[in-house]
Amino acid sequence: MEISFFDKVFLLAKQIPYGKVCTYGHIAKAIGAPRAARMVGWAINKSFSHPEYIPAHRVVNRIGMLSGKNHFPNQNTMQELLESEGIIVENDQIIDFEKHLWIPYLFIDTHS
DNA sequence: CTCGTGACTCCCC
DNA sequence: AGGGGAGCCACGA
Repeated sequence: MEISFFDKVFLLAKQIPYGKVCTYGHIAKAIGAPRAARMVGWAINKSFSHPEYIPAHRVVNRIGMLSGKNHFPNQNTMQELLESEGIIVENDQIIDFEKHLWIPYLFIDTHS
C-alpha cells in the first residue's frame, strides 16, 4: 500500500521543527514530485480539516513570503504563529528567511 | 469521464 | 533581466 501524495505532504510538514520553516518546492521535491509545488500548497490547505496537527504556518513559498496567510482564520494568524516561534515577519515576508529554512531529507520513493 | 482549479516554480524567450 | 507560459497531480463538480 503506497502512501498518497497527500499523506506524504502531511508526514513531511509534521516534521518541520518548531521555529523553522520550509517551502512548497522543497516539500514537493522531497516527496518525489519536484514540479508539483502547487499541489503541496493545496494539500496544506486541506490540512486544516486533518485530524492531526499540521504546522501549516511553517510552509511558505520559495522567497519566504506568507503566500497562504489568506487561508487562515484571520489575516494575521499565520504571522502571529510564526512570530510566536521567534520568526520575524515584515510585510508578509520572513526576515532572515534562509536562517530559518529547514530542508527536508528526501523521502524514499516507493514508486521505483 | 472530462474539465477546471489551485497557499508554486522553473524555463524559455 | 524580467515577464509569461507550461508543468505538476489530486479532487470536486
